[in-house]
Amino acid sequence: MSLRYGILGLLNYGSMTGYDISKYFRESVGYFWNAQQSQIYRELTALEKDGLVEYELVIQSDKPNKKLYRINEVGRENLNGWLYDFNIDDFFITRNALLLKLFFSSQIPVNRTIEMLSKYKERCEAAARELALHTGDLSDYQNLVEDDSESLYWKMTAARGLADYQASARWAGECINILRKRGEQDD
Amino acid sequence: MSLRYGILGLLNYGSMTGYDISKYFRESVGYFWNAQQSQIYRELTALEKDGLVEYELVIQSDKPNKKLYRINEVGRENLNGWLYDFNIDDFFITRNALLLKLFFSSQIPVNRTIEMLSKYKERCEAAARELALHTGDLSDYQNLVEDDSESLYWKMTAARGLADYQASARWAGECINILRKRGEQDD
DNA sequence: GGTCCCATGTAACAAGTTACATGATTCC
DNA sequence: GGAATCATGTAACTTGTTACATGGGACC
Repeated sequence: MSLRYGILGLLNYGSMTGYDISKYFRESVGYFWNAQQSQIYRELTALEKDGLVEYELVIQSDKPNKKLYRINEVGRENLNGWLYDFNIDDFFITRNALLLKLFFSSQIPVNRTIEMLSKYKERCEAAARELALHTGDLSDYQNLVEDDSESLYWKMTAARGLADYQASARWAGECINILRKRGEQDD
Repeated sequence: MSLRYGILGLLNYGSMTGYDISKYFRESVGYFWNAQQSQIYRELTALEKDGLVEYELVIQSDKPNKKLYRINEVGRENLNGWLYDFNIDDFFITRNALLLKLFFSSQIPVNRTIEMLSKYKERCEAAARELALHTGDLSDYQNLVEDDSESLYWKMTAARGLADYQASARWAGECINILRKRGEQDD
């Protein structure tokens, strides 16, 4: 159900095409929610059938025609309901493919796991640098409190992404150290 | 595909029933991979059809009969292949329902969001305490290097879980502080 | 000439969720 | 008497993934 509300949430900022939504998902929500383009078109069709959004067909000559979707009153109420209600358990449903692999990695050579963790660490550091450009940390309270509210919420999520990447990189580094010592021992 | 290998990985430690696998998923892998019981039975059937596992029907008088699954040579090779190959991109596919909700939360009263984050924080702290009982941190290198290798890998994943929960709780606390100040300002 | 951007979608399949169904035994 | 544990599964449905298909315009 989250995808549906992610789309509604974006449409609540302004009218968009499926293409736009797909782009926003990648660019702004991407580090905490992935959505396939085919999934978005499918969900838009469903949203329209359920009467939460409407669209206007925009004829273009230089570019392909497009459907400009906008949220309606019913959709807005639905979105608010979803924002208001929460079930804490939902927030703890996780799937971490790296941890699953690592959990069973005693079966393969240590060096291979070190290689995997090193690449993971690099990517985390790169992602952290990237995110840090767009957000600071949350310690500059004064500034944050005076921010307009949309960007405040945006910064909170970005700060979480940043903290995640940093913690991941640190953790990966520790694992690499341990595995290296283990490797030496085995020599 | 990860579920398939998660099951193979568990079976590689020893023969089990679908019921056992389901339990292990909840108890030991649960904080980084969720699996429904119905999903496990379905995948076991597929694994058997694909010739990666075999089972023995165990007749019991006091309890229901059971199928004791064991991994075979083909399954072991498959598992090793999966452990050995990795695609870093796969490790960055995330879905965080809390962040998605928070991202759009400028639409609802600040107090409601504070309430949500507070409950989230409590649960993170409880989960961290729980995990900390079973693992230390990774700084006790000497001990870790001398550990048997299965528990070493297990501890690395647990350490990551712990770091995650702690970072999450800290972050939630910062968000709550900011939102409280914002609330005062609005009075 | 090749790639990226814009913009739509469909089809087939894989994976995840929810609910139902059965039934004995053990523990409180 | 009621809940939990053991143990299997099916059915229906929703989500997520991968690949295919189309085609003009912009930019290098």
